[in-house]
Amino acid sequence: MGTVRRPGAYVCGVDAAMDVIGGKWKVLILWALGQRPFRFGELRRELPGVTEKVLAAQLRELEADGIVHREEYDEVPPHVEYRLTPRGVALNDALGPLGAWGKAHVIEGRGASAAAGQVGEDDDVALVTGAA
Amino acid sequence: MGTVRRPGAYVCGVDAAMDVIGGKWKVLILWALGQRPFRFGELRRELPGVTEKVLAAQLRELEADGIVHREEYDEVPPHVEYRLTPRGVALNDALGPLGAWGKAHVIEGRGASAAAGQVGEDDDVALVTGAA
DNA sequence: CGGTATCCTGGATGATACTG
DNA sequence: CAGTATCATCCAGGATACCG
Repeated sequence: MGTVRRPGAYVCGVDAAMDVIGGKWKVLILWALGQRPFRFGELRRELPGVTEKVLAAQLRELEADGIVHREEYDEVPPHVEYRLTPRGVALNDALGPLGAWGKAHVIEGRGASAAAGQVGEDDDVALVTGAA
Repeated sequence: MGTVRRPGAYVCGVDAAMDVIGGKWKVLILWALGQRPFRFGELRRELPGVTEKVLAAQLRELEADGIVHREEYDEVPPHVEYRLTPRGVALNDALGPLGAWGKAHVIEGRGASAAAGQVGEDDDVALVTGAA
């Protein structure tokens, strides 16, 4: 098996959560939708490198897991919007501390002290914009 | 690419953290070592299904990421102990909310709710609109 | 006991083309 | 615009055997 998915037999909550966010692009999708709703094409542009097929697949899974809601507007140029469900918002919130940890210990503090306590959590929306 | 590892180019802290805990057995290893130090064989028995090769690989990665500490006692028969570093403890703590979420929303609160795209089960609160 | 060394597989991911 | 359909690829993870 390539990846994490472990149907059913969860050992703990983290294990179960990993099954939901384990896709390669899922946390980025979560992150983006945490800012605001996105249309399919917007989201695609927001995640440089993802293909339509994969983005659609990940969105379907997140939808099936009750994390994102897909709203289809019946308009002439098709219009679909994705947004977080309450459950998705809760998940995003639950990821806050993990994000803070990653920012402090992986991105910035390769050698920084493992100081406990709070790390400034500033949601500066900087999805891949510049580089990439 | 097969899985998540995305060297260097992290978009956010969660993304970076996923790189550290993305292995199939890593969160379980974290979970176990969160209780107490383990010897290699003990750990192996603690994670039914893992092979020596994979367990060793995941432990080496966690060690390289500064999450676990490997202590080798110069004895006969060989004796090695793995334990969390302070950074590993911090990571484990940061995973707390995620574990709670997974337990509540995936393990317990699911049923078919997750499937079929049904969303309104949590509450009828309007899906998150705007952002920020 | 605590690992390495090889070989192999499966499925997530990627590229490309096509459609309502 | 928002996808689906196919086919190709890559590599984490698994099986097995052997070593200090």
